[in-house]
Amino acid sequence: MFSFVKTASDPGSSARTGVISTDHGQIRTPIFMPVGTVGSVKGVYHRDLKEDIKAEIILGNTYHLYLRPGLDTLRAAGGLHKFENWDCPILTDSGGFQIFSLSQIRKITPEGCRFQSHIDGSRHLFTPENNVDTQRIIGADIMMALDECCPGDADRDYALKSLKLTQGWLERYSSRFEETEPLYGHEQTFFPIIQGCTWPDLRVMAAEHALEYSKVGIAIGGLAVGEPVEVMYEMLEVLDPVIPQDRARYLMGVGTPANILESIARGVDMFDCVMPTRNGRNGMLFTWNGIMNMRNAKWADDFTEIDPEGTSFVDHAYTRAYLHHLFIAGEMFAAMLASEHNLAFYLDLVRQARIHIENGDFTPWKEAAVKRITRRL
RNA sequence: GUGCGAUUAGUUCAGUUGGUAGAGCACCAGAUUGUGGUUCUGGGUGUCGUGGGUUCGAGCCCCACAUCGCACC
Repeated sequence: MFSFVKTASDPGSSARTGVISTDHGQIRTPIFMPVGTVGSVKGVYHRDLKEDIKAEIILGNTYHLYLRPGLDTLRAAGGLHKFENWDCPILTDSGGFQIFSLSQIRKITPEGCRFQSHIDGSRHLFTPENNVDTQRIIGADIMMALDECCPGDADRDYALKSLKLTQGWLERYSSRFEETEPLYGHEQTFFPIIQGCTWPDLRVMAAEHALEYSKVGIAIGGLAVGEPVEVMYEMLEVLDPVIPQDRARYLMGVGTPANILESIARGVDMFDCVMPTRNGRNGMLFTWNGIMNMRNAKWADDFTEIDPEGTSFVDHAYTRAYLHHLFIAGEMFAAMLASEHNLAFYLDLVRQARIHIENGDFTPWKEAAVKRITRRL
C-alpha cells in the first residue's frame, strides 16, 4: 500500500512536510536519501545508517547493479533488500544519468540506449522495457523511469529533442510497469522524471506529461548539471504550482546543504546526493557552523570535538586533530568517520527543516541557517 | 689504503656547447551535486655537500676536503 500524504505546510514558502508509506516502512519528508550505488553506502555500516545517522531510505543504482553483481545474482539473492540486508525502503535510479556521466561510448536512439561498461567495455542496451524488468529484479520500493539527462548548457533544440525522447521512453516504461508484478512480495511504485533543461515552458510541458504517469511521486531531473544555481531555483519555482500537492517531489542529485534548504522552500520533498559521502571521503565536512576541509594543516593541533553540535557519536568520540591525521595518513577510517558525520548532518538538516515547517517558522529559520552552514571554517 | 661513481626541493631524480634551476611523488590551498575510494585546478617550499680557483658569468670546468656507495688490496 503505497501513498504520500502531506501533513503540514510553511506559511511563508512552499515548504511542506509529508509521509510516504511503503511496505518497508514510512519515510518522513523532507528527507535526504544516502546514496548506496552498488548495494553499499560506502564506508558505513547499515547499523549506523539506522541507529546513528537515522536514514529512512537509501539508494541503489540500476546501472551499477546490472553490471555488477548482475541480475542472476540479485534474483538468486531474493532482491537487493535481502542481498545487502537492509529492511527499510530502497530507491533505485534507472541508470540514465550514469550512461550520461560514466560511459564514454554511448548511443541514444528511440529504441533505448546502447552503451559500453565503464568496468570492462562490454556492450549493453537499456530500453524502457528491460529497465523495468531489471528494477523488478532489484526490487526497490521506488523505481525511477529511464530518462535522458540533458546537459545544463544544452541548446533549446537539443533540450526539446531530448525531452521528447524521455517522454516516449516514459510511456513505454509505464506500460511495462503496469503489465509486470513485483517479484518479492512487497509493493513497488515508480516515479516519472521531469526534464526540459533550463526552459520554463519545456519544464511545464514535461511536468504535465510526466504527471499522467505519476501515482505517488514525481522527480525533477536534469538540474545541478552545470547551470547556475539561480536557474535551478527558478526551475523549481516554475514547477511548484504545476505539480499537485499530493505528490512527493524528488529533486535528483541535489545537493549542498544550502541547496537542500532552498529547494525545500520551493516545495521539494526528497533529495539524494553523493556530496556528503564522496566529498567526505576527500576531507570535506558539513556542519551547522560551516564547512571544514579536514586536510587543512590548521586542524593538526585542534583537540576539540569534530563537531560540538553534531548528532553522530563520531562527532564527540574523536577530535579534529585525530581526523586530520587520519586523512593525511590516508587511512580508510578517515573516510568512514567523515561519511558518518556528513550523513548524520544531512539527516539532521532535513529533520530540523521538518520541525520548523511544522512550527510554522521555517522561512526565518532557513534564512539564518543558510548563513551559518555556508561559512568556511 | 687505492681506484671508480655519487652528492641539486621533504623525497626520488632530470639539468643541453658554462648564461643564478626543473619533473613525479609528498606537501600547501581551491574545486567536486541521480558515486569508478576519484578526478580536476593552482602553488616551488632550493646555501645545487663544503671551501677555494678559472671565467664577464659556474649546478656544469679545475683543486682540496667531507659524506655515502661499489670494486680491489
